[in-house]
Amino acid sequence: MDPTPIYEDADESGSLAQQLYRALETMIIEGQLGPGDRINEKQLADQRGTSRGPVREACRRLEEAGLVEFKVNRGFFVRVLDLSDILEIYDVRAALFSQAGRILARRITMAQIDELQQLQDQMEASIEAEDAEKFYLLNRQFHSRIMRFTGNRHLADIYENLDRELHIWRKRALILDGNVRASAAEHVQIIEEFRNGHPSRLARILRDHSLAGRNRLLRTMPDSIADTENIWDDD
Amino acid sequence: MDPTPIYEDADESGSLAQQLYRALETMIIEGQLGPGDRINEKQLADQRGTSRGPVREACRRLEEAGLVEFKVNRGFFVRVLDLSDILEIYDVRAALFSQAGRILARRITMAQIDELQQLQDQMEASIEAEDAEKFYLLNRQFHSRIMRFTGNRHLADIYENLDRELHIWRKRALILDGNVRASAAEHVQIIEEFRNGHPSRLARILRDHSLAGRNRLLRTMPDSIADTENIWDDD
DNA sequence: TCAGTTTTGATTGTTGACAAACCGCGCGAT
DNA sequence: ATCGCGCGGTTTGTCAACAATCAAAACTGA
Repeated sequence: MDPTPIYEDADESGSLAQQLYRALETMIIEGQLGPGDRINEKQLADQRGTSRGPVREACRRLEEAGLVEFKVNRGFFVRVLDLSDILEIYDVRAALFSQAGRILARRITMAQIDELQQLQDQMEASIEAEDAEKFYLLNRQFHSRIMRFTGNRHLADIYENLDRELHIWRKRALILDGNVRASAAEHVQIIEEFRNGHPSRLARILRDHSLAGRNRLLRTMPDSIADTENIWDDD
Repeated sequence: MDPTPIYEDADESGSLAQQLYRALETMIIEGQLGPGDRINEKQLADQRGTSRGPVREACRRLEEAGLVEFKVNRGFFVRVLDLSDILEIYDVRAALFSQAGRILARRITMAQIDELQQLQDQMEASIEAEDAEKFYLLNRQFHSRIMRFTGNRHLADIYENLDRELHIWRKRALILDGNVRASAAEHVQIIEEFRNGHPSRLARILRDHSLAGRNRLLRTMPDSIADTENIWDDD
């Protein structure tokens, strides 16, 4: 009757290339593969009990996604992001959030606002518990959910791609300091504004939140390149 | 002495996968492969004198780029976009243009403005000559250049990816009517505003231009779904 | 000792082959 | 006539092997 398997095993889905894609993605994200590291096709293939074909297919996807760089006759390397990349991504990210705000002012539901509020509550709890790891996770989810709530899949997908790139960087600077409290305070404001539903105000507030995040990250950097041009001052 | 080949053949660059990627990209964009068509790996491999390995690698990249869809045990299919996809993409596109405006208000150079003006002149000439094909090409270039001028590679890359997706659709509705004149008129305004350099005004004007483009496309559609929700009314 | 060259082991690039899955066709039962 | 079923050709999934290329060690001659 039902030809589909009873349950979906954790990551057995379909082709080996798909599994390897996920495996590599987490290896990069978790840091087992650091920026600049080469991906050894044979070794990885043996490790996972496959041949090199699927490995290369997975790497091609990661290449297009921007997580990995390809050099002819040299192989695939985990992409290294420099400061200018980070700033670029944050600019795009801010633009996407601005747009998300415009869309959501009209279509966000009470249930969705509640979901955000719940995440926010958990975030505040994790601040009290001084659980930086958890706060970071919830924070990512908070933003990701907002993007999904727009119903615009392209928007959400592009955002998550960018977020994944940033993540490789951000996880270094995972400290629980005044920054997270400031961030949490902005969330309160955002949720409040979702209830009001003014498109341009919401666009602006989300844009500013994204920008603030950028500046917070910059401040945690070793020899913080102070006074980077601030593109955001209007008029 | 010089180990590099004397000349770079049209698209010989490096790996077969790279060549095939470009080949497939143009096949899809030129319309030789229509939406929904399956990509026959063996056939394509024989056609280009390679094996299936590189073909699959190229398809994986196209998959991640969104031009192609993959179904397990069925193969790769040229992605079909429905109306909601188009609207989604246009929303994101507008957000990106808005951001481009903010960036360029500060950093666009006179030379760059001149380049845009030249493109604009050529566009007006092609309107007079009733050369729709040429206008369309120049128009894409006009927008693409704006994005590149930002200096933000992520921004420009994401834009061009989206534009490529849209292109598959837009090329159907390639007619030279009042629309192109309206579009050209907006370009004049945009160039004018580049000279002034007000970030928020430029952001708004570029966003509006993108939105207008969306509405123009919608109007050319067969049974134009009138009155689609207009997300753009502020407040 | 050192610069330049050769060798060598490791790694990528590509291929052809085989196994598994799918799709359309025809056949037979109802 | 219609539905179910099996069958064969076609296409995808994966692999192991071979050729091309690279990077670093070993070597050579001053």
